[in-house]
Amino acid sequence: MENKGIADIFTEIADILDIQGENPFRVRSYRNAARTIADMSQSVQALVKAGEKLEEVPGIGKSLQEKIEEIVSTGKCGFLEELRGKVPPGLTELLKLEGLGPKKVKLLYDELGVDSMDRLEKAAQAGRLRDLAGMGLKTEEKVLKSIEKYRAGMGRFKLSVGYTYSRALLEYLKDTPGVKRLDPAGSFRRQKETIGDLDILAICGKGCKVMDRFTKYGDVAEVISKGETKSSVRLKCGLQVDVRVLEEESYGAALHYFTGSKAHNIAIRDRAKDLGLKVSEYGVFRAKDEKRLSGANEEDVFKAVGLPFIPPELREDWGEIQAAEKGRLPKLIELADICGDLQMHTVATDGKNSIADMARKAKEMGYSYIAITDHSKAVRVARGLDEKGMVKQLKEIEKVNGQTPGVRILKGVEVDILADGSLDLKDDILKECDVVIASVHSRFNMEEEEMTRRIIQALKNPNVNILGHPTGRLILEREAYKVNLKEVFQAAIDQGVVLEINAYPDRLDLRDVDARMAKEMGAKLVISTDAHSTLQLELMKFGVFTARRGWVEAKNVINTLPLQGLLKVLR
DNA sequence: GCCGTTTTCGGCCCGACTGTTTTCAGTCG
Repeated sequence: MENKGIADIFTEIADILDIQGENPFRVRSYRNAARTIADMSQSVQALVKAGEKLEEVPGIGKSLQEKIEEIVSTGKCGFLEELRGKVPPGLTELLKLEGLGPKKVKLLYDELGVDSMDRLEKAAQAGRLRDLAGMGLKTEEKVLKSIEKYRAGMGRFKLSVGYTYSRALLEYLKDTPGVKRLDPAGSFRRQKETIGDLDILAICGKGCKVMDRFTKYGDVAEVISKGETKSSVRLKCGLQVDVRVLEEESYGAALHYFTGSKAHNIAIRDRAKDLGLKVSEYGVFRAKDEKRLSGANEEDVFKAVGLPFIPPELREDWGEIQAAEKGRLPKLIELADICGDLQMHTVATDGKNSIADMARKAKEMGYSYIAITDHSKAVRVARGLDEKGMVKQLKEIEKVNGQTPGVRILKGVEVDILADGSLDLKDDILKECDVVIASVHSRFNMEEEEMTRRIIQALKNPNVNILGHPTGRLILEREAYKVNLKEVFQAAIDQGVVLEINAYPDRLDLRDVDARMAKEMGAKLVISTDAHSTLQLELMKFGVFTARRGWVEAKNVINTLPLQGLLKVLR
């Protein structure tokens, strides 16, 4: 079973226990474990089968370890089966509705026999919710709205989508008289690959009408709540946006708090407690007499708990607090470290611009090199190049090279890894290239072993420099193919092949956690945009964000090297 | 259910908003 499957089992257990009114901390243990497992780069199943103890993973103790072993060996969890016998199957789904939690779901079931989304809808339409204790007309309306929204399937949004909406909204809010400062927080500030909502923090002068202006924003579909310090709206695209107004003296504490992650915050507060402090979004206080110690700056919050500043991208409780404590935080890579881009496509296949256009744009961006890497023939939809087309393409690159002084255009190709692990172009043409990226674009549904063998076979070709988008996933659209990344990474290290972090916002592949594992194993990385137009060369930042979330430093990434150093690495 | 260089028991982050109440429980982040 995949990590996701194990995580889903624990989430369902948590949901049922929650509805049953179990100890909330017990419920949280299951939820924490589900999240931890879903976020892990390595396959839990493989770890267990290799006899490794998961009890060392924070949040997984004896009981959960046993359940994981049971799930891995039998594919089932006896405890969950038992719980399912006690609660109708449709109940946990109701928890997904906005505004409905375990207490209300239980009440609805006990009093009205509501055990599914459809029955809840009928009960609400029949006006039977309003007579229940603690519910009224508004609850009824809200439930109906929530069902509608749930069915419309509004979920998470790609980070790049968040960028578009946040930029426009911040521009709009900035013009409100009295607004002194605005900052996005939340998963957006942590540069997570997807965001669930957008959090914006503000400092305002007296009488500032920022909430009025916010809730009247033209793109607002619905005002969810409106208060003096907190308001929420849903935009027409479905994205929820929260604005919070804060005092200057507590702004740093709030920025820290609302940046999260939740797990990071809990760990920080826990640490504060041990030091006799209390950390809230309003500041750092001495526990015994509530005396304010700091809060205006984020740095001071960390300082108060004895830590250096931790960059937002690292705040996931993935070991950053322990690393900070020991002074071992990584010196994260920055966009300015990038010297060139090693994957892009041109009009020769499915790109929109010419080689010369790409080179000019690269110069504008301050790069000293690019690699032109059009598709090989197996990618029919892109009109991929065969050997003959490649000869022509390489000549064209040579011709254009030198026309943009300061930017060296490297000869490259993104060659397909065929089903048997062989490459889509003959070795004598690959030999002519400076950069050969090998990628999988077909037959995604292989079994893990076969896919792992296929990719490793390709890496053994001495002409291959880079493994392109190593997992093939498309965010929110297509799962990664099944592959043992640890084995692939080791093969890449052995063969001197560089692993790509594809910066294209739909891919971000390797993922953050995978990039971290690769780095820790000692692999070399490259961050490339996979641009299909000049404009898309600017997507590099999303790859850098992903690398940062994976604890990656400039020295781990080959396209931070100047041209000569890069050529040496490429051999 | 997890966790521990003050603890193997007794803790476990904390505050805003809503809707229903008339002081608060539930939900959310």
